[in-house]
Amino acid sequence: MPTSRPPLTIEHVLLGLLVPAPLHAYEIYRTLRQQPALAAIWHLKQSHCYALLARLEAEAYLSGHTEAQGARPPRRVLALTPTGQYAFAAWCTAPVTHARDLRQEFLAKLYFVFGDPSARTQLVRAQLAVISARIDALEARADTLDPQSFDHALLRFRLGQLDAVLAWLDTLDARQAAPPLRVGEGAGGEVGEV
Amino acid sequence: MPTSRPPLTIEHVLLGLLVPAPLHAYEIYRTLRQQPALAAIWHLKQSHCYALLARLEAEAYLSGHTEAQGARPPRRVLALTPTGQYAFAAWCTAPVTHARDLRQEFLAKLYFVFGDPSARTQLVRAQLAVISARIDALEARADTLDPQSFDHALLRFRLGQLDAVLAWLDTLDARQAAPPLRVGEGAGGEVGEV
DNA sequence: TATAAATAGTCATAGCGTGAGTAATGATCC
DNA sequence: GGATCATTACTCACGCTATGACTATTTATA
Repeated sequence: MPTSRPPLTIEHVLLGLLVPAPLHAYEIYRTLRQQPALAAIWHLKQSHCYALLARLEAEAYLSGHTEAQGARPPRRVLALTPTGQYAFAAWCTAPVTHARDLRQEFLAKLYFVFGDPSARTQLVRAQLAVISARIDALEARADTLDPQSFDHALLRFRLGQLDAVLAWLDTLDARQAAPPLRVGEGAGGEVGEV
Repeated sequence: MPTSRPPLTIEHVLLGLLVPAPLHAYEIYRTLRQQPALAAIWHLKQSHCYALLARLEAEAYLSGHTEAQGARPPRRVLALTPTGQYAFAAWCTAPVTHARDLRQEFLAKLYFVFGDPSARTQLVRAQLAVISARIDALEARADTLDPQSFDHALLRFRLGQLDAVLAWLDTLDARQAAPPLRVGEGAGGEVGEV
């Protein structure tokens, strides 16, 4: 058992790319560069990509076998192990707990569940709940601060960012298909259970 | 001349703490932990702090001299060199060019100019201009994408974040003291020159 | 009186990420 | 048709960052 180390976001992305089918390392690297959505979130150097994949294999999230192919250098085909599958599935459905992780980590999670309505809704709602709680906490603290202070400005910055995320998440929620939800708008039943 | 290396944000923060007066290393570290605003932006380990200060001294941003004090270990008092002063001043007035740097780097800049109305207004307006331009660019790109695609959702996330920053920056701008500014609202003269 | 916290700093090292290199094949260009 | 460039596919050495652990005295605190 290697030293327990929480796998990073990028490593989960690499796992995610192997969910549909095993790929060889270079193919993973290429996908990462060419998929516009992924490339827009990360810029991973080739050597780094290889190093991460090697580590994931050493830690038994991946299993690989070398595939000879004539004159060219043999390539290493990588596949998810059950451990890897489980780790990815768990990561994919868990909301991020810190606001700073929204920009890369949450977007990466969303990328993988985007086409799956049920997984997507689950992720989005879980994240909504986390953000809402955070907003409440920050708002409570804002009242205790001098409105002219830097601390207050800092808090307002964070609240502004979180409010924007909240609104955006709402548009991703399946509920958006229903009539627009506003607090206190009676029609539609109990929508506030989150 | 040491190998040219763009100094990091944290290093500029360390420089900024030395602007009012020279301090010894431990005092800098303590300030960083105790000032709520700074502690809210960074968590810097002690050994890391010392390493950064040593490097800043080696690179001639700081000059230090050892100060003996009886039984206790002597302490290293650090002061800005002209190079350090210049580097900090330049950093302080320049807006950040990437959205990901708003959360830490821009807030750090703002922290240092917050009490100086002229420097603050200058920084805020410069940042406003950068953000506005970025929003325009993203909005142009949004039209070319399928509204149901992940790429579009990603873009909307970023636009939402940037819009929130824009609104927040507006409240920090000195103009906010004047009657609320809206495009086309004649009173108040030429406010739209940014 | 024991014990925790603050003062003030050093040092070794793991390991992350980068840059550079290798080497063959297919594409492009004048 | 020769030169040159991009693509495929991967390896390796290395710098340097950040962490954890350690030292040692003085002042609060229980």
